[in-house]
Amino acid sequence: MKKVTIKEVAERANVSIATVSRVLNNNYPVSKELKTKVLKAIEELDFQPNGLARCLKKNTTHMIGVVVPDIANPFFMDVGKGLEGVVSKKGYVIILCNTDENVVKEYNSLKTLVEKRVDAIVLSTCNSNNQYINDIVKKGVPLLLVDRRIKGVNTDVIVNDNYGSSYMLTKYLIQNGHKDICIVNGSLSVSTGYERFCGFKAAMEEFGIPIKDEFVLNGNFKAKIAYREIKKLLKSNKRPTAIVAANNLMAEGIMEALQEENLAVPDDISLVCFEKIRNQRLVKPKLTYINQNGFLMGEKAGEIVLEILENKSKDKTRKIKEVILVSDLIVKESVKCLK
Amino acid sequence: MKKVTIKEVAERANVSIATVSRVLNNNYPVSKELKTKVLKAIEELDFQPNGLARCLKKNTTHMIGVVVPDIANPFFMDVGKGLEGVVSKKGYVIILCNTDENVVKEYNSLKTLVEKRVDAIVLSTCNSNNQYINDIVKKGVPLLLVDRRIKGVNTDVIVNDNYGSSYMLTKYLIQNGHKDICIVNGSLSVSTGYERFCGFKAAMEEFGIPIKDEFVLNGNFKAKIAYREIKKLLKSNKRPTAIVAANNLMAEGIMEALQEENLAVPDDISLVCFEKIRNQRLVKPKLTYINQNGFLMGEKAGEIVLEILENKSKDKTRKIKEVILVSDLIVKESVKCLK
DNA sequence: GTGAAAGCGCTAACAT
DNA sequence: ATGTTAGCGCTTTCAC
Repeated sequence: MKKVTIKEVAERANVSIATVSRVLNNNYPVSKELKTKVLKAIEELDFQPNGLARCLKKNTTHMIGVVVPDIANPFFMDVGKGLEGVVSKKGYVIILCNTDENVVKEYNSLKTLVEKRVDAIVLSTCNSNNQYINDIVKKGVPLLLVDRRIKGVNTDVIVNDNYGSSYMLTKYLIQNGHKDICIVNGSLSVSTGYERFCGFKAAMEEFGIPIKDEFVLNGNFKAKIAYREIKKLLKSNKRPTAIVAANNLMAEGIMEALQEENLAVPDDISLVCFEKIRNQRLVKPKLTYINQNGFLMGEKAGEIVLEILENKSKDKTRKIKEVILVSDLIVKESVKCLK
Repeated sequence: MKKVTIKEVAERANVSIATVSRVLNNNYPVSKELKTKVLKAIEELDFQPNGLARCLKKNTTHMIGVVVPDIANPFFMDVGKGLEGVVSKKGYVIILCNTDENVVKEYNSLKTLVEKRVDAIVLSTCNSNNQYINDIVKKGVPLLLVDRRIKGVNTDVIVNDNYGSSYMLTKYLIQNGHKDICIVNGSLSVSTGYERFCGFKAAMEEFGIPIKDEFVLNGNFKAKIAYREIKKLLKSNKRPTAIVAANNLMAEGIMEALQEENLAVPDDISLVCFEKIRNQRLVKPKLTYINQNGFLMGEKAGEIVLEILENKSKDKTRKIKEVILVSDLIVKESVKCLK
């Protein structure tokens, strides 16, 4: 990187570096005459201020770190887009980190972000250990949990009503006459996974339907694992009449497994899930699912982050916010009525 | 952000800040005794060095800017993943920017990246104007073009053989007896769009098949636009026997349009495209397509970037590299044989 | 092996 | 309105 600095601009324009800085930031009066001279010098030298030096001095980077478990998941992509839309208007940029549901990767990402001195962190954690997160919060880095909460952390959080929507989804199956329902869970150490399982159990219990151990599978939110688990289940002779996938990716894996086993949805087996699958409109049959509005979640997250950032100096005793978004059950054509 | 600095660590450990720095970087001899004292102080204060100051001093950020037209496109996601896998091993992190095929967004992203002093930029441009890119190159920021080339820019470039694969794809249709072939182009001011159209034309001409104007559509690489254009085409009475989509997203839009018009692929109309569509394995019918290996492209890009970065000081007169990857035609079930 | 001090490029208080 | 100057937090010569 060639180094044309503010100093050279100042020399060329025959002014002090302070004047150049003032022109650059446009926050102090500068005479028209000097201003044009400076701008001309900037133009001629193709000068671009060093953001690093600027940030170091100002102690703010206008960067927001976003850490999500899977950037390829349309849900998290929506969250990112919603967030970006809101904060970019205020001049913030986003550093997006992918953790692949991997705790170590998450740790490294967070560490890097803190070192880069991002102004805030938006995190959808795959961890159940709050140690490092608390360290960050203690350091005074604004941190917002999205989609996934974690115990023992005192920060703002914005999540979906996973328990309620899981209950609703399961109830829908039950009301369609299903009893042998299989659930493919996400990681139970992650709040969304746990809450969705709890909602499922609650509905089953309420209707007095026993949950069979062999119908409780774990897919860790990943298509491949869900695929494998369902394959394994189908190899045995136990076959459920319906499957609940605790997220979209696992639903995709499950569909593939069913397809390979020549089982039709919903004729042979019903399938419902959380969130939209990719290319939802082209995949047959269309799945009945819980519609999580990731975009809205991202926007809300952006608003909260901005609120924290803009009031940071003023108001040290801001109250923690907990936002719970309610999701809808979207009924399509993947559930067979058994009654 | 609370500020525990190297100075406080030094005070607590009763050493100079230079010693702390040496411990931190582990690049100069420090006695065991002092080292432990320093590490203890770092631990107790939960000190984390300020990356900004570090980068400012060292004049390197270990950040690589990646600018792509669509982060939601699995192809570019693969590129990003391949790249990340390679460069992260050398301690680089990636800043991912999305341009939505928007020239202004691309400009802003590039500007921000330069200001943030990224060590290198990997760009898949949606622009045909090389002005700003040349400005960046002139400043000495290593820049690598991926997937899309641009005239008049003297940088490394890594692309697919779009012309050749488009020719191959079109020829495949022709050999299956198709003559009324419609092409939905991407932006022709982008190299991939242009080259794919040229390959298409070459094949048609070679077999003496006239290209009908009404069968040359423009979808700007976007699903929605392709959807709209195909809908419009079908409303008229002209109907092609086959459609070539110049990328995956447009193929998705086209499938949706065909579906709505109750046209079956391939019975009523054949469809082929570039790149895999999302959830390719679940969408029926499986499309015949050109398999672009985004992951490999990303890895190659990472290697080139590292090569540039690691030889930067030594070798000022490095030769520009041009890598052309060859793609395969993957035959599935979306083309009807008319002979 | 260790410390003092200069300086990376910039901003902002302080002078004038 | 403009210039001078002291840092922001760190690395790295240069002395010792």
